[in-house]
Amino acid sequence: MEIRNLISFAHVAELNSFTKAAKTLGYSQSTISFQIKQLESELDCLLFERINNTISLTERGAELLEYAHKVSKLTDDFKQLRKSKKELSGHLHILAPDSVCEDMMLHNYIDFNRTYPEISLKFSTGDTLQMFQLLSHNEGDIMMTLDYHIYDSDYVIAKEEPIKMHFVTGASSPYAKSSVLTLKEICKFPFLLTEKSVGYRQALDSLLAKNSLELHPILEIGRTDIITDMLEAGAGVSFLPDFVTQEKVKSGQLAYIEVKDASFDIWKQLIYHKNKWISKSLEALINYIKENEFTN
Amino acid sequence: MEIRNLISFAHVAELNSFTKAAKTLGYSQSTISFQIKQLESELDCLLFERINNTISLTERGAELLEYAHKVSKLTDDFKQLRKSKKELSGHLHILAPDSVCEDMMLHNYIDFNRTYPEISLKFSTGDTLQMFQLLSHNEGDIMMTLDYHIYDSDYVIAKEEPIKMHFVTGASSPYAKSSVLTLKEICKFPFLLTEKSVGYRQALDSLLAKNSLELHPILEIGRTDIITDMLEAGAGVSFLPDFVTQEKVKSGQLAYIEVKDASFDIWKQLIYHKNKWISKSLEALINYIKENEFTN
DNA sequence: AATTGCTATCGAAAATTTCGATTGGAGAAA
DNA sequence: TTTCTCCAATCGAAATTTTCGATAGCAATT
Repeated sequence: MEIRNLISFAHVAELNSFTKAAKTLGYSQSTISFQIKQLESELDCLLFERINNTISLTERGAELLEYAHKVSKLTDDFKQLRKSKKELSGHLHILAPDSVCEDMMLHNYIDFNRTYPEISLKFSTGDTLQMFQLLSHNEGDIMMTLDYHIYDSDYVIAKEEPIKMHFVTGASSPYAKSSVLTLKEICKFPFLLTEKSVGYRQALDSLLAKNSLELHPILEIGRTDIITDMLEAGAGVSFLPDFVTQEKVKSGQLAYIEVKDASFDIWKQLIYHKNKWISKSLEALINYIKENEFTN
Repeated sequence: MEIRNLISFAHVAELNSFTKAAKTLGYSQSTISFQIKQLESELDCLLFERINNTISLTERGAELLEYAHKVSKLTDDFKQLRKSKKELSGHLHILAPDSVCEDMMLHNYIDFNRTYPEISLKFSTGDTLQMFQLLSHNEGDIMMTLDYHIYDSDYVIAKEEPIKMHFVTGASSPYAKSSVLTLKEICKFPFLLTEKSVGYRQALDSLLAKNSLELHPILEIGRTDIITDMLEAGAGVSFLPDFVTQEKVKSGQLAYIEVKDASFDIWKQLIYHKNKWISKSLEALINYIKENEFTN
């Protein structure tokens, strides 16, 4: 049963005229005739008696009319809802490494929430592989990575930038005074690092492996805020992305350690699946992240 | 928007699978694909995200799902209603001359009402022309006539029988003693008659006119019960159909007057419009009248 | 007698709906 | 690894449907 036909039927019943209903609805009269006939054959009953050029609703017609009115109202309501529906609302699910989540929480979350109070956010963390797994099953709307440079034609890179990685230590720690070091030298230092699954940790490990070096961290923990706190307290050295340490370096609590021959190709990327339906809300979030989580 | 499509959509959303929904609903999978695509294009939005061979409802889809559920429920209810609806109920409108109405009220109405308590009846009276007018505008479901023999290809004669007309008077009135009379003789008698618009009154008038006779009633009134009461009281003579006087003649309150050369072609007919939708109720009424208002 | 207003109907054009077969991708099993 | 299964998309063909304009037939009105 076509909703269109029900609406036509309701109009016909209302106006008691095929012709008037046709004019109202912008159909030809023969179409209305056809539509009613169609309903009659679907329901196997007569909806209107046609006697003497005038029509009158049968009992069956009256029954259908009630239903048609209800469906019609429901349809109007639905259309209304679709129009009036706040575009910027709903739930969005962000996948990001711990450190990026921290950063977003600290710097952007409250402002985003103030700007889009109807959009609720959910964060899931994990290493790049885990997050990719989630993203590929549509468990998560967008993903931020901090890892090697990703390209996959099934995914859209909304934004990306290279990340500066630094060896870093507490400003007052003994390691802060050292001049330019070599990779081999720094390997001996007591390291506080993220787990091996984290992208830039892997990059560090593989660079060392290439030089036949190895490193023995005294602490492995995902929470970069804890690492920086401990560095500040003089606990050792670490290897962290720019944006994690930036502030504390600026304010003199942490200090970079220069290391010769240590170059890393680490990228921050904002990624979503190419089949993802970009709602207005998701679009807003993507733009927000593009503007606030990247340096330009 | 096809209700069919909404129902398919609801199933797909429920089962989270095009293929399963197709199997459940007896469509091919490509049809479901097509139906969903169709809805998406009608609503100009994505209802499901297709990522990695699995689908997941978008927000727009969730909105539509609510609507689809409501429509689906409404449709089920309607179908249910149609099935369970008492067939023998409703309102029927009978057109009949005063005297027939009287007769039906007296003899059949209570029984009919007991047999079909859900069917309510409405009676309208009038002369044959007026009733035809009403019937031709579908103001009235069936018509009983007591008149010349009617045939019209736009109408269905459900049943008919010739009616015996009698000159009649009170049993104790002086007119009762007369032997066989001529038309000319009876014309002098004080007549109590129905109005000129009543079919058999017209038949009488035209028969007299043919014989260049005229008649001067002392009373003209539609209510045949009043006429018979007055005849009984000895008020004069009348010309009435068999079924009106039958009882009182049998019980000796009225008596027939034989009149030479007085033959009348009067019929009782049950008529409805050929385009009339015969509901179960109307069918029941027609059958009831056929059985109870006709002599066989 | 002509005009108007109503619905039904016909034929043609356009559109839609449905299906089966096939493709291409993902995941599980061997 | 390869193979097998399952999933949705897509294509082309066939069938069906939808729509319209033109026209007819009928009743009421002018």
